[in-house]
Amino acid sequence: MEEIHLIVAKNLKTLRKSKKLSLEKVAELSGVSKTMIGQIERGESSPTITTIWKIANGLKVSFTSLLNYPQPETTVISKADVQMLDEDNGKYRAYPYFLFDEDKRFEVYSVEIDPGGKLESTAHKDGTEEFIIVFEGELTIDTNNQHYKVKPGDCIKFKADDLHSYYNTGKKTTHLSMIIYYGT
Amino acid sequence: MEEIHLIVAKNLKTLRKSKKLSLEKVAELSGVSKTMIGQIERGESSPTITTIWKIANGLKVSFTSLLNYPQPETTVISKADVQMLDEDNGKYRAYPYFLFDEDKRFEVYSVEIDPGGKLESTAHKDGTEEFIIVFEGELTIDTNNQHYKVKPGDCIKFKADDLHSYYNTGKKTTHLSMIIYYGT
DNA sequence: CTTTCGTTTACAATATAACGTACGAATTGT
DNA sequence: ACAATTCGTACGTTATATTGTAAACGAAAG
Repeated sequence: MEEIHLIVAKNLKTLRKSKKLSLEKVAELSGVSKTMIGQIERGESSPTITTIWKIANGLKVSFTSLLNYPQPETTVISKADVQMLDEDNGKYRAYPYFLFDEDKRFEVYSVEIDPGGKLESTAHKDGTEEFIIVFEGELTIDTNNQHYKVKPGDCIKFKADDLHSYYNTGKKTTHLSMIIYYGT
Repeated sequence: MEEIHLIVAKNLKTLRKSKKLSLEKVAELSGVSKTMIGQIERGESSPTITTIWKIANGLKVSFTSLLNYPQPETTVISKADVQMLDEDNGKYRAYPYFLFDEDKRFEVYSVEIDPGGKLESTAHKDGTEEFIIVFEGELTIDTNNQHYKVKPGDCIKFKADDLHSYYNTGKKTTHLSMIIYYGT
């Protein structure tokens, strides 16, 4: 495998060019010297993690994006085109947008829960985790013998290998995205 | 936010203790000196990425596991607690909720785009795909020399290995969830 | 062709990462 | 109880990261 500082070199150069910035501008945004940015991009130096951190923050990219970089085939899926899965007399509705794939090992749903609506979920296999972002309404999740309340704009991540439940205790329909990641 | 070298300090100490290894043993496995391992764990030094790479390989853990905050089983993350990444003079705002992990190979963002707002994204590496669900407002994506329009409740999946852009051509702020899956 | 400008690279100085050895404290074995 | 061993930290030295300034380079304009 290619040495880590050469990976960072390529990623930083590509990112800077794509944002149309000079070395000097990156130095200004990040607080790292222009000379140093140049050396990193040419693979002439192995920077410290603090330096990488400053650059990532200055360019407003995630830290790890300088270490890894990712490619498309495009599909628009209409809500009307997916088979809704409902529970609790239709008060809980899940739209499976991206189903399980052996490589990716996750599924993605859009979920709506009317006020008072609820779902009790079965325990998934060991290593399974769920990631939920609430866009509207509120969500209460019972897991690990605890209640977690998630407000609009916030998110929650938890291990889904135990019985767990979702509720809407508010007064508006909850809209959320749910990723179920199955372990390896 | 805590400094990156202090995050690495905690992660390394926790990992070494959990594997019941001495400083000397880690030095032997990784090729980094015992003194240096000690300094890193005490937060007395900001190691280079090459050093972190050697340690990760020596301990057979992913590189990013030493750099990310340790992940508790259940986490509610408030929008206010994540560092917003913005573009287009703040008209495009991304909230990184779940960042890259060597095992799961995906990141999850919540994104808001004001009317008229736009982002031109870099091309990612081969095998990278994006999954987007629009909850509110509308989204137009340019990729593969085509326009794709996504309405509220609908979603889109595409290969992200080319230059691509996101727009809001509507009259309300667009709210969406975005998953970036990096290939293996 | 010359000048100007923006950008990148070279160079020297300084700061700090990284190493090897020594030391003190704690643990283990006799 | 004492010696040997293990462990983590201190210290001095070397290697390299990082900075600031100067020089080189390429493109555009006159």
